Amino acid sequence: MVTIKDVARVAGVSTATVSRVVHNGGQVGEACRHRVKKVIEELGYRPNVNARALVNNSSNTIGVVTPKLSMTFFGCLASGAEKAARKKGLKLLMSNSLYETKTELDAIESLREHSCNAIILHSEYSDEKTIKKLAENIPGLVLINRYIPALASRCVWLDNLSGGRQVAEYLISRGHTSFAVVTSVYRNHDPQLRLKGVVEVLDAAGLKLDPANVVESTANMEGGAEAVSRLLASGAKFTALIAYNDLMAIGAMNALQDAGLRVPDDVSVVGFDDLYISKACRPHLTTMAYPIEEMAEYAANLAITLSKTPQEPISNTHLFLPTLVERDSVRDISKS
Amino acid sequence: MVTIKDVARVAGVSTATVSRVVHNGGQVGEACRHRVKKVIEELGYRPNVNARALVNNSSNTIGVVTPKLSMTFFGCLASGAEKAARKKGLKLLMSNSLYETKTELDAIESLREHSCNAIILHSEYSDEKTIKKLAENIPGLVLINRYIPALASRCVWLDNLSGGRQVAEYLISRGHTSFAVVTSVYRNHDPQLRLKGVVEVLDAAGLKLDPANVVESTANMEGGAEAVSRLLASGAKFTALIAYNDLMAIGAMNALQDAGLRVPDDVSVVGFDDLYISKACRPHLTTMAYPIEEMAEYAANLAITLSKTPQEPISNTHLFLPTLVERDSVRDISKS
DNA sequence: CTGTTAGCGCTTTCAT
DNA sequence: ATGAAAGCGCTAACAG
Repeated sequence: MVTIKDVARVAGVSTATVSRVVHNGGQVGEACRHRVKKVIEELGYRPNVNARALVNNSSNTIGVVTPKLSMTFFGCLASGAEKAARKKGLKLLMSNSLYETKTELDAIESLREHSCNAIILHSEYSDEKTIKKLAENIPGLVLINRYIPALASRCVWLDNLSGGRQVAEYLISRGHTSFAVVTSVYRNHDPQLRLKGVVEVLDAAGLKLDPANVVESTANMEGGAEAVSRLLASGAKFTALIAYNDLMAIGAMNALQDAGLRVPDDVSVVGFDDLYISKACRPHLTTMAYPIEEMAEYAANLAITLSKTPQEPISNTHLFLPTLVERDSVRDISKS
Repeated sequence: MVTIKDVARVAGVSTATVSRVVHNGGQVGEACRHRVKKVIEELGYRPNVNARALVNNSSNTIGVVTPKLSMTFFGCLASGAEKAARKKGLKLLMSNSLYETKTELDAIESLREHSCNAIILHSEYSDEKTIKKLAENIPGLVLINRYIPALASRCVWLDNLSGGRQVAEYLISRGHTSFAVVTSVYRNHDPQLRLKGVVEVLDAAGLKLDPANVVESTANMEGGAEAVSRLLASGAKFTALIAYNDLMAIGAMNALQDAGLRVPDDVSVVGFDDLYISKACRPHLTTMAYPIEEMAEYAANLAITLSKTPQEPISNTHLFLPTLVERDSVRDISKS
């Protein structure tokens, strides 16, 4: 391994000078700088990251904590963060929290031990107090997909309320008047907000959402299917079904179709996220696009910035909007 | 930050002793060890990873290089590796290679600079010579999903030939005699091997695979659909379609159905991988399960072992077998 | 069994 | 503009 000493020796300068050249410090003579650069090139010198990390107490990595990397949504999140990291010459340190507070906290602590000053956290289960305390000690901690007012300027999140509203508005514009909602049991606020958006719009339109038509289950295909079978068993009537996310929507469509109902002819279905999978099902799913990859890239940049220059908790936050992607799972019944 | 010196001072011992205690070295008196442990506890001392990495020239991380983390298959790979890493108290360093040799090489070099001694590489595009050279310099480099004879003991791979054979045997057992294959343009050997397995079995059964019925495209839904439209346009006849992977299979099913063909009534379809998505499409996809998560966990452990005790290139390798998962996309026409 | 000490490779004052 | 030198926190001989 070629070290800074080797370069210094060969170039006939001190290690301090080499260090200055490497860092593009202005305090080096032109001739000297040129010579050192050439030697660095010739010897193929690369600074040792660990030595740097030790001195600077910062490791050129950005940490990402998500529940489960094998889920497409989190894979996309990680990819977005990785893109930002690569552009800045940093590397990604990944941890699964497995939906558990303890694992999540362990992961963060471990990340800090690795001198990872910028951290992106997707936390669904830890309570606000815990997170706030964490945030106090880690200037480069950024939350993604979660909004905590006291940490507003460090939250990169989605306008779920608007998402719910858009879905409802769209469905109404397509002539639908009777709805069912398949929502998630997550303890975070996303499902509630999306539902709230739906209800607001329905209310404003003088439409009613029967509470019996709102069913909770786990946020995956199995949960979506299970929710629909309960809905069907209860004899609920509806022409449009709003699902918490794509996975639930697809599970719901499967259950609907298994029950002999046609989508969208008998029931229209709308999802949320716009995962790749929404083009796999039949009919292709109409859904709200969640720009998670872009948001993660943004969050990574924010985390890096904050880790370098901790700011006063200013009041602006970082809000993204979901957008509707029309495919084939919604029927226009306004003209029939 | 509390350092080893703080602990030493408070416990009234030298840093060396603390270090010994931390490492559970046997050379410490019971009373002393106990006292030190208590102080460590009280002060909340955690060894500095970077200082360690600098001294040992090894950072408690394991590197993973895959083409694109946002694809489910690679997300699962990463999750498997992360599981193994977590069990050993290590962290995951992730890089996307974006299907480019240059990015891939950069990623590996960068990983090495981070003193990442164990590396899992999923490489499709780099040539064998490049990889062999890399492997010479990195004892802890393990290849996943690629077999290079000279590196046999460091390859964790799947028996694609067997996969192809199993698919063909299954289809034949269901009465199929006319086939089409939708394969991938990947430059690695997987598609060729799977195809070879299919052909071998068909040959042995006295069945013929018309070369015109073998179509290449990109390994995603779009590619699968595109391949099928070419197939259909050429007037090819077949009752069973074998796809390179689940994504192509689903794209193919979509194209088939769009052309008015029913799956599996008119055409049976088999995929490969058994991604979560294969339960999203209708009909649910019959496919070969690729135990990628398990393989990645295995690969991670292997990489860690090798990085510690580099071994002679022994002749045994690490081969996994795909298994058939029957769902609804294949029709049994043997009794009709 | 325990302490002393010399680094690991790099950054950063402080001199010159 | 450049160099000397003091660490960053930890480990691993080497003494005792």
